[in-house]
Amino acid sequence: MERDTRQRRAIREIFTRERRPLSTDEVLAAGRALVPSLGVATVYRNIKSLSDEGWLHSVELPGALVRYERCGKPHHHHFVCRDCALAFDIAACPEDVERLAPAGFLVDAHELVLYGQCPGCR
Amino acid sequence: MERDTRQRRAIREIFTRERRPLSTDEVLAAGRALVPSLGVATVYRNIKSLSDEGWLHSVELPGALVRYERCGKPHHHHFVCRDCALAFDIAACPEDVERLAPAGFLVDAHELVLYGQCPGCR
DNA sequence: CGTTAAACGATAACCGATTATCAAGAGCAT
DNA sequence: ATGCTCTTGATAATCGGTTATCGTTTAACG
Repeated sequence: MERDTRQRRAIREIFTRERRPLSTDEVLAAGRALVPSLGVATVYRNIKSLSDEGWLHSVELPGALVRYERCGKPHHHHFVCRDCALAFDIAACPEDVERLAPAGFLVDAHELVLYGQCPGCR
Repeated sequence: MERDTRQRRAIREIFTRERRPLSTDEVLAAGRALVPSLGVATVYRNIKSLSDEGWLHSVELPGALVRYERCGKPHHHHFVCRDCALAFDIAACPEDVERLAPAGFLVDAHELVLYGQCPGCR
């Protein structure tokens, strides 16, 4: 088990090259540029096993289907372009967000998403 | 068209009473306390027409199904309890969030979600 | 190389959420 | 009250995403 196939190598390559959260569709499209015969099932299977290995993890953004990105990145947030719908990483973070919650609420994590137009779409 | 039915009155009542984003399931459950015969189709239909009227609007939170809340509330964010999974409104906002995006990105909106435990679950 | 089993890929099946169907029920105007 | 028509509710159909199936391909190792 756990073979080094062209398909799996292509998928890892894509996540290493693109440093943003990718949907299964994006992985499939980009993957076919490297391995034209790539099928959906293989994309799902590899994303699943790479997640189980702790190499990928899922990123949920409001109203969008799950995306995946490499594990190990430092704390960051995301920007979603209204035109091309791509998601980008945002390194900054509004600090002490925990204080925004009213008394009685215990905050252990937060998620910030910015919307607008990416450089490429302006 | 546009009749004042018990079902529609009940649904409006629920959104007015609970001041937080509700899923269709929550509306159905709470609605049945007022109109025991309430069915899913009616919930979906009324949520749709109340949205078209501009009385409700959808709230998308990461990894959760769509919720709805009354229109007209001032700018706010949400808190999601990890235990009971309910969503609550948070009045505060981390101001000038737009500045967090790198140069080249045009930000026109933002969404902040806090996670943790609500007062009732602690 | 040759063998063997894991991985692939096309597609069928599945799954949970939402929508459509249609007979029965009930606002509302007369 | 009566009738007309919109609304309801049970359930079948649909829909998009994900998973299972199974014959074929191919990585890995002797």
